[in-house]
Amino acid sequence: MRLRILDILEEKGKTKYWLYIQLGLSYQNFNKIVNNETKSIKFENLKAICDILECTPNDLFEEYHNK
Amino acid sequence: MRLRILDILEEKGKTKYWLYIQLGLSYQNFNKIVNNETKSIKFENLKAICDILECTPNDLFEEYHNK
DNA sequence: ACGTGATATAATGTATACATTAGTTAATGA
DNA sequence: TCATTAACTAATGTATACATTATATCACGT
Repeated sequence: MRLRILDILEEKGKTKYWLYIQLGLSYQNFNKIVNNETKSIKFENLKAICDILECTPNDLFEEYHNK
Repeated sequence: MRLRILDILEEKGKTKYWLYIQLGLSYQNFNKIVNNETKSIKFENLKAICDILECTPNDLFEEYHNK
């Protein structure tokens, strides 16, 4: 379940740093999420990422983003 | 981010127990997920639930299931 | 020269998902 | 009577998300 965060950031012309500031997570853990080095995610963070990137969970997940 | 697992099970005429057996998680942790007592979820379990219930993450999450 | 955007790594601690083991209760069918 | 479906609870341990603190590098604008 790869997260397409970097792809979506690129589509929107925004930087990782921008999302990091918006989210308010520590950079360490933010970086792991964005670089797909995590095996799970808190619902509140998934929701926050969707809110900020103006998308839905399906858009974020590699295997569902075209469904 | 409430999970609509029980709603989807009811729509499909399946029991909690059926999903529990399909998933292979411990009943303790399965029950917490289904009863929305967890704050996060492993991607592999989210994927497995979607596979078994033949749905997408958006269908599972209360605030995205009509999007 | 200095602040800030942008990106990254390392160490340590806490919260929590999930596993394991061990029970309980009740309905149903062989 | 006994196995199976169906549902639930408690105790203990491990894996991992996330926080905190501390670094570092490089570009860019003032």
